[in-house]
Amino acid sequence: MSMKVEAKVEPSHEEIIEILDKALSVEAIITLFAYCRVFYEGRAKSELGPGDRVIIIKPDGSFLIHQKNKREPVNWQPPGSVVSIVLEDGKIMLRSVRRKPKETLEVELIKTYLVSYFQAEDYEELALTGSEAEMAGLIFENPSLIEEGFKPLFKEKPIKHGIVDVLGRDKDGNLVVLELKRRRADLHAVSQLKRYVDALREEYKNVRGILVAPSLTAGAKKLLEKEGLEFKKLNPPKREKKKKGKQKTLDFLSP
Amino acid sequence: MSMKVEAKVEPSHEEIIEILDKALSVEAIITLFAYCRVFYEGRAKSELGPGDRVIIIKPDGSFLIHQKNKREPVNWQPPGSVVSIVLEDGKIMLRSVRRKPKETLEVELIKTYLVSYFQAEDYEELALTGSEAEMAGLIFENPSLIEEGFKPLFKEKPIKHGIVDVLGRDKDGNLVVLELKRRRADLHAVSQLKRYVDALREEYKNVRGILVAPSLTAGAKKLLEKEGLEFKKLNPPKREKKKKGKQKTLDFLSP
DNA sequence: TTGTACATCTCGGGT
DNA sequence: ACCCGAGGTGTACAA
Repeated sequence: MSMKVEAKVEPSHEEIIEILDKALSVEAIITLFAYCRVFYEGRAKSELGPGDRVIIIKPDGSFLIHQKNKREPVNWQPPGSVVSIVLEDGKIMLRSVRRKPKETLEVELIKTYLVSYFQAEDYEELALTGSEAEMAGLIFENPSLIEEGFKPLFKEKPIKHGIVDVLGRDKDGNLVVLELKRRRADLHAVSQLKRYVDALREEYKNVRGILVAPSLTAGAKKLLEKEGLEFKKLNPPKREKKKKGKQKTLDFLSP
Repeated sequence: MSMKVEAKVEPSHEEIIEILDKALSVEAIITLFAYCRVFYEGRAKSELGPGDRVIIIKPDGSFLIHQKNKREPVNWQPPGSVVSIVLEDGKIMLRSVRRKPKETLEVELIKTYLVSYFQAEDYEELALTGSEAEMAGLIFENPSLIEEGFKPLFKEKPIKHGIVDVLGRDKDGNLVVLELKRRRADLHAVSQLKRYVDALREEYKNVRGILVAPSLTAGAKKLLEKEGLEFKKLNPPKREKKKKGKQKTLDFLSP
């Protein structure tokens, strides 16, 4: 018999295994509260001594271990990893393996305070506005936001050494490279723009580079000026967005 | 009376509020399984239609909303945010506010399947090895890994337009800039190195730039060669690391 | 699979 | 507070 949600406080070893097996078989999200140790080896290598953590295992293989602070998990495994429950010396270990790159995460459950699962149904996707892509859209709709006579020609245009956000021409026919940033632009952003401008100047003459962002860091401003590049202030737009959701019913097939 | 863990499946409105209040007052980690809607506005703006999600609220104000896939939360609030429980038209809303930048996250709990909390105690910190900082350490211990006669002088050295990973001299007395990457280096890494080399060449002559990494992307190799910069293959070392943990007992004060 | 760049990036360290 | 760069970054998208 299948339940959408199950939770057991202070479960026995047998209950832990039974509930985890059940959760894995029905592709539920698993949540554990546990005193545990964690070992990781792969791109790097880490060890985390015993402590209380929240463990989440998602049906796509994502594996998260959260301490009581910070937004980021202290250890994790990305989607596509394969989890297994291992019994070793009467201890329960959770092991998650990823291929390519080869990475292993092991959690030694010393004491489990709660084991729970949730057969989540979710057909909605996030509708987000205020991205860099929307800045580009805005500029194509209203090129004079950059300057009078600006004509955008390409979006996400691959060139010699990278991909230019927006490529266009100014009223004098100069080639113009725009590098867009949705937030305050830093040295990285200037270097990026410089790389594109340099690459294009090898093939064309009269190439201008404009960094388009809400603001600039002090260092970015200095470097931008030294390199003879320009800055145009522009905020990412917050638009009304249609919500995206996967089709749950098949009503588009109805008569 | 205080419990370390509490969990209630299919809680009533009153139970939800009671348990959440309790959890907040004892600084526990809260976990909810809920069918909910989510609204966010701040640096960007987003909306997420109804669906089943796992919600985590940490004592430092971190707020995570996870769908059943992906490592990343679909919505979140960083540490330092302030959460409150709001009753609106008999609906329970969770609201989290961050100042600077001003950001608001709102979760409308349509149906709550589970509410739980965990008074987590954790004095351990992650001990990780294989970082870029350890590559730098390795090079200072064994400079010939770069080349015969190389002498490292500075680590994390601030220069005109940025901070150089390692600055040194080669056997001929040339200034050498190292840019270290713990993983395959890309165009971005080359741009970074180029920026440092350019800045130093304004003040010194005979400046070499070496990108030190396990490998290079095709594009990075091309750009590196075009710019007359060099590459040295080096993997980040995986060392034995002492585990870090905050002192729980005060035994260092003992006789 | 690899390459490229964004991200409500987060996080830590320095000034 | 701002600035700067690393990260086991993750994620999407294109070639």
